Amino acid sequence: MDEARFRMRLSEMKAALRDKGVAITRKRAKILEALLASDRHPTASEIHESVKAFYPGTSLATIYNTIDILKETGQALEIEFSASANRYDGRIPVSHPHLVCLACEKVEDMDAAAPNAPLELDLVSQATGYDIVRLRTDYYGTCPDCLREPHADAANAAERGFA
Amino acid sequence: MDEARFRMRLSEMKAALRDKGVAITRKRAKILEALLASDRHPTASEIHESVKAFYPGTSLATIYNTIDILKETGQALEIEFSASANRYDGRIPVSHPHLVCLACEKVEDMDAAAPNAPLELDLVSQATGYDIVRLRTDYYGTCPDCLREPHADAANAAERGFA
DNA sequence: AAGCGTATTAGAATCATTCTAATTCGTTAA
DNA sequence: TTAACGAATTAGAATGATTCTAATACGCTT
Repeated sequence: MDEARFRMRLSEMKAALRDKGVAITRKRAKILEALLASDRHPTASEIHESVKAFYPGTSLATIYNTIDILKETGQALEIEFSASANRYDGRIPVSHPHLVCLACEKVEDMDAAAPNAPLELDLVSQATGYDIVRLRTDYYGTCPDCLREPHADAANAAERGFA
Repeated sequence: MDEARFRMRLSEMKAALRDKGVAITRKRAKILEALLASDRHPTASEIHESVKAFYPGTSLATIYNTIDILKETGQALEIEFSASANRYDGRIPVSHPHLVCLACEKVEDMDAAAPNAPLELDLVSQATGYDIVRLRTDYYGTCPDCLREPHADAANAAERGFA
């Protein structure tokens, strides 16, 4: 990413925060810069280290706080490796697409007869030089049940036994 | 899943374990059944509850232990929601495919000019009745660097600064 | 310079997962 | 049947990321 694009994205991010009435403090500005400067998809902890080089007293809570705002405003993408508990599938033990309901947290298998298959693993291997062994495809959204009952949430989903 | 298929999968799983020299104890058998009986992609904790109904003294550690073996033998698919730390992307804040190296744990953006685009969100919405808002596509494997240096692992990847 | 609302803090709490070291179980061989 | 060995299992501690909490500090606006 060249300098010009970097500054452009930085302005965009700041504007988006301002639109939400969020103050751009010096620490927050450094957090945005740390996030943009790295092409490594940094962890919260890595951003924290980076910001601490400038503002030693910075707390991890501040990093998470700012990241949350960025997520809410669509200015950062979270690549989740740590959310809730893992799920297991013994019926179809090979990788296949899943539908994840963000409201009730259920996970369904997607019908295998999907319109377009995702890239073949070998194609991606060839294109990238990686030895690809697995593909994860998850579609996130709201399931028909939760669309019908708008107040359904993770709590009463548990009551219903993760129907 | 009908009774016949259920028993067939169960036999397959047991055979796979035996091939590895792993004993099929009564508790382990119940774990396999709990995993197969549920179409809900159960969590470790849900399997634990289920098994405890038959063997009250069962420890969670036993569930994880058996799940590990099933993963190793390719008999269960883990849908990860909790692994290592989350990563953040401020440069391309909309969903796009990632390449995840299992050896050094780096996460790269995949070139957008990929041969086949995955299913459009609307197509999946129409087909499933979900309101789909996001797609996650991750290719897991070994990156070219780690393929070259077979001893590279997460530990020295950290040394190299997650190159 | 006072007052007010937001930002920030340290540390505690949470929760899934992994680790550990001791115990128990099951099987095989005498 | 019993001795002995290795694998399975256990309870609880440890780990690590994330979230929560309640108190303090900061930065504006007047």
